[in-house]
Amino acid sequence: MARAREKPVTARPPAAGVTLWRRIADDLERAIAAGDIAAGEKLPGETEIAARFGVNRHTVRRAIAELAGRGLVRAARGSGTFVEGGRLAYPISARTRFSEIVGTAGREAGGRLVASRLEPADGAIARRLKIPKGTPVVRLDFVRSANGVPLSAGTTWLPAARAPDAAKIYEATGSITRVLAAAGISDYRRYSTRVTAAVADAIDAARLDLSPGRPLLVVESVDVTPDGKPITTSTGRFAADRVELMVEN
Amino acid sequence: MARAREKPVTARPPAAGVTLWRRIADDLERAIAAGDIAAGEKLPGETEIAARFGVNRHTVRRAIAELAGRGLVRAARGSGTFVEGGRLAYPISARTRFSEIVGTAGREAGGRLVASRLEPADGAIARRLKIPKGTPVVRLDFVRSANGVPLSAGTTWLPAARAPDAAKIYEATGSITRVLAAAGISDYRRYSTRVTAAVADAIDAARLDLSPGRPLLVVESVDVTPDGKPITTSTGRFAADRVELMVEN
DNA sequence: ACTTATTTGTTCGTATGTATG
DNA sequence: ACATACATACGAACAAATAAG
Repeated sequence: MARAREKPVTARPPAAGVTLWRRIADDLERAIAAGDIAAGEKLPGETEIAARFGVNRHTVRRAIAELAGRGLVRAARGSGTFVEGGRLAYPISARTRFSEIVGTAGREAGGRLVASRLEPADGAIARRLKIPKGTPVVRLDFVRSANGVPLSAGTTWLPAARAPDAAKIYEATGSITRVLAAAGISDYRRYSTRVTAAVADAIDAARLDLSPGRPLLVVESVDVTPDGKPITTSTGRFAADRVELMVEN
Repeated sequence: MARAREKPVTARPPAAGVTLWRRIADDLERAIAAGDIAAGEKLPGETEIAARFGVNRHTVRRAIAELAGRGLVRAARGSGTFVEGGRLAYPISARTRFSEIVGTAGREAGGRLVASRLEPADGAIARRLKIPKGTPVVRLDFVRSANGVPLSAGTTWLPAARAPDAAKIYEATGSITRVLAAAGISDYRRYSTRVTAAVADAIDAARLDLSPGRPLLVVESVDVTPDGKPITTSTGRFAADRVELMVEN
């Protein structure tokens, strides 16, 4: 029977055939959609929600897991569960710089270098950079974030001859722009951008702190010097729940 | 029970409600989309694929027939099955026209009007078209395809005052450009484009002929007259496996 | 620097309802 | 009617991260 409890606060019909956790998830979703809990705000604690609905904490967790799986909220151990904010508008233009874009949006840009190494350019990279296949290139793998929330995981390649110690400089400054500046390239611009989508696998999920199965924007870009010579190319996987690419014509 | 087999090599969840051949077709499609098998390359033999998945060759044939039907691969008796073209490159520019883009790629553009009706503009549409909320707008839902393969399912809105019988004209001509021409708008250009990603639900899957869970590109755009007045706005869901958006600066 | 309280995450166990063959 | 499998729901305890004093 299981319902010899005091009384749930939600005066709603039993809704036959709908599980408890589902009803709680719907209630929370409605509260979020209605703006009762604004973007960025913290949800009540699990125990509090459980008490309010008169259910076990596990049931609340199941409901929250559902919302988290859909990217509506994000749980952070030790601090709480937060409503995901609106997507960060990420303009794609000739002058596309990660840190500038994030900064303009009033958030703090972060970049963590995951790995770096020297490797010969494979066919695809060589074609993008217009260099002979096999030319040594520096490869930088990193995760970029705004206010500590990971936005994208990706790789940037640049010819090793241009910037032999790119990794070191990036680690010190946290900026690709600075790496290029140190290599004597004071300015550059976005030449081409190709966009597709994918679904996060376990690796993406771990890097971007989201659940597997969530959508990703896959962005492949080439940057050139002011006189049109390719200087870097990147492939990035963006959490689509957190970013929105914008093209203005 | 159906799983008294040895063990499929693909360690993927059962994906309830999806037939075996469909899953194999998706796996092959993904491998092709990811470039594991490049355009023009030959697929492994049917018997080899069957062995790898631990299924009967007939099941593989059914999967390949599906891909062939969608134009992704081409089977040639006696020599093998070959991958056709890759993703359709879809440039986003001031002059973005579906039929032109598909035509330039050497494929035949198709558009099927799924539904149309007159409705008051909600907040989001009103903002995009810069009209008062509640203004009557014509809403056209359609599925667009190339060589019979669905590429996108979406909706276009335009102020009813501009083109009262938009649906009729679209049905006759199959072109939004013609609809606008009939309304006295000889030219228009893309003003803004916003791109995010999503995961296909059952409805998307049915409309775009793909399986639920596959990635989609969600494109929201506004077109304006040459003097900058918003004239149409659209939201489209593109099968990311078949399309690649391109931005050139 | 340290402690304490709070909050989510994880792992046991138990019981029950439901669908399947 | 029965056995089995699975998802749901509850309970208790502890681990781990975070925030506050």
